[in-house]
Amino acid sequence: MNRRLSDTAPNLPTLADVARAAGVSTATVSRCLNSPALVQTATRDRVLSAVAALGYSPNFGARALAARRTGIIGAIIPTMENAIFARAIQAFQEELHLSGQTLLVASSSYSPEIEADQIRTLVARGADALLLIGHDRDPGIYAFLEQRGVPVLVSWAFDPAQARASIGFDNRRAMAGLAQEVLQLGHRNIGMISAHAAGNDRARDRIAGVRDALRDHGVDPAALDLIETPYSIANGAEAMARLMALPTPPTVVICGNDVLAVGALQMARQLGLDVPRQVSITGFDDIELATVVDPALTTVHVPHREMGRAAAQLLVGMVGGGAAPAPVCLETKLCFRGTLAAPRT
Amino acid sequence: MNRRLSDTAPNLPTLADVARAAGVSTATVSRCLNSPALVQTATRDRVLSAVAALGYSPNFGARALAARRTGIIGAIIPTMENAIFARAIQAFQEELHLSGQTLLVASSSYSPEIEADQIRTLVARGADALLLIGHDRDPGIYAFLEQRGVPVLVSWAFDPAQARASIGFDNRRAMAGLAQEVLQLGHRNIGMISAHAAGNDRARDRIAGVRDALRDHGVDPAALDLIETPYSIANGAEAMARLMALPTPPTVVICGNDVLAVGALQMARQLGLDVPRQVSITGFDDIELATVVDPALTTVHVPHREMGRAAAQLLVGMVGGGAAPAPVCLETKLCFRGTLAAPRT
DNA sequence: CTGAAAGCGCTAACAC
DNA sequence: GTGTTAGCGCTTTCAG
Repeated sequence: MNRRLSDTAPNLPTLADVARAAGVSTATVSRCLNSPALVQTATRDRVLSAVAALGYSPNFGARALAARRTGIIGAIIPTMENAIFARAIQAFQEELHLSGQTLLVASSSYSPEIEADQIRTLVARGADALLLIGHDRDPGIYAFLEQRGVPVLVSWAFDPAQARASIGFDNRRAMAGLAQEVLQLGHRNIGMISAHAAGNDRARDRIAGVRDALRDHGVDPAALDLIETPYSIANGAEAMARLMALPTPPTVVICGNDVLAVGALQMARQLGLDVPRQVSITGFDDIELATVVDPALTTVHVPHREMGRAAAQLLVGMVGGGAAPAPVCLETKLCFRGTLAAPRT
Repeated sequence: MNRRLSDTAPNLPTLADVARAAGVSTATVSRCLNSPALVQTATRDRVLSAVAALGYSPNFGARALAARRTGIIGAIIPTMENAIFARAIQAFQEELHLSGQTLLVASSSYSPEIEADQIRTLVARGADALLLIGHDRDPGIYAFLEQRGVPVLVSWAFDPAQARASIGFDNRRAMAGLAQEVLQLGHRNIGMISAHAAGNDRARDRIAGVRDALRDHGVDPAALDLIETPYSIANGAEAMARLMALPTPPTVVICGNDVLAVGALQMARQLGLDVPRQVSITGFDDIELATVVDPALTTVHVPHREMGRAAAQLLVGMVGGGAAPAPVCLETKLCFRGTLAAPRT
């Protein structure tokens, strides 16, 4: 009558049951499961048969409590709804799986408040370490994670000014490279559609990159027609309509990512504008969408899979108590496809 | 010297520390955190300030061990790389979050073995319940989950013959509806590109749906030109090329999902075939991709968000020890867009 | 190489 | 409404 398991809860075998069945101590069973090398083969076989016979598998809570780690790695991405983060997360997950870790993903819907909440949630759910997107967030969050001893890896951004562990690419330089090409083609009247720069260092850096290129070509960076809007195809289309309604519409629209660019492309078609003859459009990311549209999108290729895979390896190392690794900067690549051409003369 | 925390592990405040600081028992602190209503306001305030002052947050393992639940709900989807499951999973996650649960996602890469492995992993990571896609899997897996007392909800499929809890739609009837329209338009020479039917009840049902419609129209179901290939744009394109190389190429290609259809569309363009004049193409799912391509894809709309949201509610109810709910069948809807027309006469 | 035993931090009876 | 206390099931020192 000391039992307080509810009737529905199954009474699962415990380590002690296995130990009894195999005629060894619980310590030995534990060792068989966690560091088999430390146990004699004969004993091990006996224990493992007992495990199999009883259908035993370890209790997660007990293990987490005693071992002080869960094997869970958390990741918070802005959204799961489009492909921007999907490929990287998939690779991240596959790589984690190889190290016996499990991924716990949450999404923030691009909201700093939700993100902060999710970070606390993941830590409360036992995440041993966290993968985050971008550096920009309340310093209190970093303090919290440090206090809890949860290692963090920032991805999608490379900023040597930030000391913390990170793996990403230079958003600013990458976008500047693309903008250089645009200017080289002769465009001077340039529109840009970006995500909101506040709280989004990737977006901010990409805008800065475009302005860098303008400056290099003696164009006033302030002349950039910039519209900020949340990432979505519909918003890209809407922003495009606004740009093309300007007194002197741009001859090229540089988009902060491929999703916005596809929206812009859709709107151009709808407005009867020939791309790239009447207006050029560029994207950023090189997700699958970029090659599916017609004409295919000129964009910046980001090594998403590589980033995800490498992030997993770094993070696993950090959980092991390793020192924080130096920031890693991956290379991006310009992809010239059908949506960019010289302006009409 | 009894301490065995490593130097790197932070020494976090525990429930007992908070209790001491607030001058109450640990039970009271626990109540404040879990069922605040049971504690007097004054006491609660005192406790909560102590919590804040110490920066306390509960230890996950201990809580899971004592409470016998983790608040983690697992989901295993075939892939995160394309949008098929993204929208549903996003909605699922948002809804779980409202109930204070956290989503743990894994992907199986459409492999039954990996899926089985992931199921065991998620259970080992303390998942309180599981969301799976489709009914088809080794019965041993269901037995395992039952033994462990982990409730399962199957989604994406509706099969009254299966007793277990599920929420989905009738893949067979939905696809039959689309095929009826195709036949009505006069098509008789029909090609189909599907995922491998083995181990994939959704794919199998969709194929069966097409055959149902053929039979209804007095066409021999065996005459269907069927190619099975994994879901991807590239595979869709490749399959399309093979179909169009047939001695009598089909006048319409019915695809098992939008991803394959977009690939088929791309190949048609590449082959210089006018869609839908020379060949019609249809998809299934109605993901964003479907409206981005030109012409936009005729497809079957699946209420992904609704399914995700409802799945979360059902699953949360099941964790509470509720009885298994009856299978839920959602409605799909045909979307007629640009890729389907009558065959050339 | 194996066993004994001391916790890990929290929850939930149960008693007051 | 609050306190006492017995576990939850496992890991890991330490002794042998």
